[in-house]
Amino acid sequence: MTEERALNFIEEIVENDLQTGKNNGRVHTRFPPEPNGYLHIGHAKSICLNFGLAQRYNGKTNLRFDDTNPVTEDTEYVESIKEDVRWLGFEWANELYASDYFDVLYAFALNLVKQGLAYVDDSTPEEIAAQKGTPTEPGTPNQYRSRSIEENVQLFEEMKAGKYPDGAKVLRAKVDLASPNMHLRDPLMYRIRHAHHHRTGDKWCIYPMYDFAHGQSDAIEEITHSICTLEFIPHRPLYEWFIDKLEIFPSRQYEFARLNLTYTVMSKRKLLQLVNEGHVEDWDDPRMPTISGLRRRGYTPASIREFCERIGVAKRENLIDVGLLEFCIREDLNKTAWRRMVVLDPIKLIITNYPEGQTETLHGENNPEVEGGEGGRDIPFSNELYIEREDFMEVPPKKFFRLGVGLMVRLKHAYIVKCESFVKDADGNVTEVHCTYIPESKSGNDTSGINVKGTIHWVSVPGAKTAEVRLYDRLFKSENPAAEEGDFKDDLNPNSLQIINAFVEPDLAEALPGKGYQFIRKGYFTLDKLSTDEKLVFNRTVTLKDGWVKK
RNA sequence: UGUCCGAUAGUAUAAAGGUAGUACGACGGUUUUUGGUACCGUUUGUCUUGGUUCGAAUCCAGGUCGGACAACCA
Repeated sequence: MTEERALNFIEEIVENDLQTGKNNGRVHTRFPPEPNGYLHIGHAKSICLNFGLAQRYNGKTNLRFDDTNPVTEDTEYVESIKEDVRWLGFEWANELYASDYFDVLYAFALNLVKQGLAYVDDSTPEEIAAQKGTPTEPGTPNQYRSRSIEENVQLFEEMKAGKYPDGAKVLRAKVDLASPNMHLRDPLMYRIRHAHHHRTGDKWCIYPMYDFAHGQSDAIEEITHSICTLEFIPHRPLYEWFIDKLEIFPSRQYEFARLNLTYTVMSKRKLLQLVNEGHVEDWDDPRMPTISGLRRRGYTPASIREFCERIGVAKRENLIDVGLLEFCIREDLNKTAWRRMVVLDPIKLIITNYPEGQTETLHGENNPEVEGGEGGRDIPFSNELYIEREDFMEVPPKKFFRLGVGLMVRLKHAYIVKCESFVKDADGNVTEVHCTYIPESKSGNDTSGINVKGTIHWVSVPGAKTAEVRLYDRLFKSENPAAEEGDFKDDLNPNSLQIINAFVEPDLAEALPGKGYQFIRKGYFTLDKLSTDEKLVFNRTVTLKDGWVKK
């Protein structure tokens, strides 16, 4: 059951269509990526919108690859896109390709040529651009615009037959060279490209442009609501012009504002640059805003869907605080992640009154958020432990609820200890903290009557395992790197990745791939794909919210 | 000096002429064997100038600001 929420403007349109009986009450959307890159969180917004609409109104959603440009596209991307959509939790009604429609599209084009609404133009790209005029000046027709229908039919057939080299000719719609909308100034429909297509092979040497493929594909599939981003608004009159002249199914286009996130970039071009120039490991680098990156980082599908739900859908430009995404993953993982103890930056804690060589096995629940704790695990304990360096201070300030000489804390799942002294090395760094423990304060049956403010995590030196832990920070230094002057890469955060070695409790050797773990007091982590039995590697998904501010 | 889209707390997003609300954030508190979680509280907003109206975030007009559009990309 979804929570009560105000409708967004697209849902209002759909409900209105449903009420007026449009499309016989049918709702059919599509998610139409071009297979030339990996999906990112911005696509997730579109996926949640399109699939969510169909779910809500009992409709269907097609997955359609907009593969009309053979030189940039590849099956590698097709596969990753399918994987990502499925991972997000959606199932498409049909897997379709614009390239499946090349024959129909060609027939549509011939139809327009025969109506005198399209013509073959021999001009160079530069000439065409010049003849289009400017936003304030109308375009000017050239001699090709008045070619006869017969000549156009023959030329277009010859284009298809491969008689001309790349760039020699294009097919253009004859709309209005004086339109204030630049997209109506005789837009290109087909260009010549003697290139191998990942699906149609070498069958074609002419390929339709976006404007003569997308809307037509929508019509062929009888898409009722074709949802795209704001930059396509000027294309809509052309979208409708083709539907009108071709007398095909009247799909309608609606536009919403794309997602922007603070401290990252969202354009495929920029993400590709980060990969190609080695600023990140790959498309699935955990710092990337790609779906595969977020997955590797430890984000769950539910958290991303929740995020998309919370950001809403509107037409105004936006820049969402990445803190909201972090809130969503914390909210999810808090309920599902198993708690474990890991020391990231160790110093030793010696319990002077606990017999050297003695060990005992303590118990810790897996998840305190769930009734019964979801079971638990054994934790070895001894007189020699690792604790976090930041949990001890030589000169503790007021309200420092951790260790300092004379202060007491509880060791999570274990005993209360009192700090008696500490040891420094030659450089003045603290290396050991010496404590005494209170035997009757054992977790679970504490009869000591002592209350302490702080509880800290620890790992027993005997039994401790090591792991590589990768700590991530924002990829860019400024909130909106795309808006910065100059090269956006100058804004890259040089400290976005920190790799450390940590001591982890032994149970973590059994960590499951894909599962979220909370390293108590430190954050949420998950096994990286590079992790092996010999060498554990964890990614930090997100830190815990930290209410402690040093004065 | 064109056409189109937009403007509500710090960030997002509601209110369809009738109480400006919600979430995240921030701040404060309660609980707590995670300075987490949970719970409670506080905080800040309708771009501007006019008009219509008993009443305007909402309708109208002008202005301001932001964005998109002149790829053989999508």
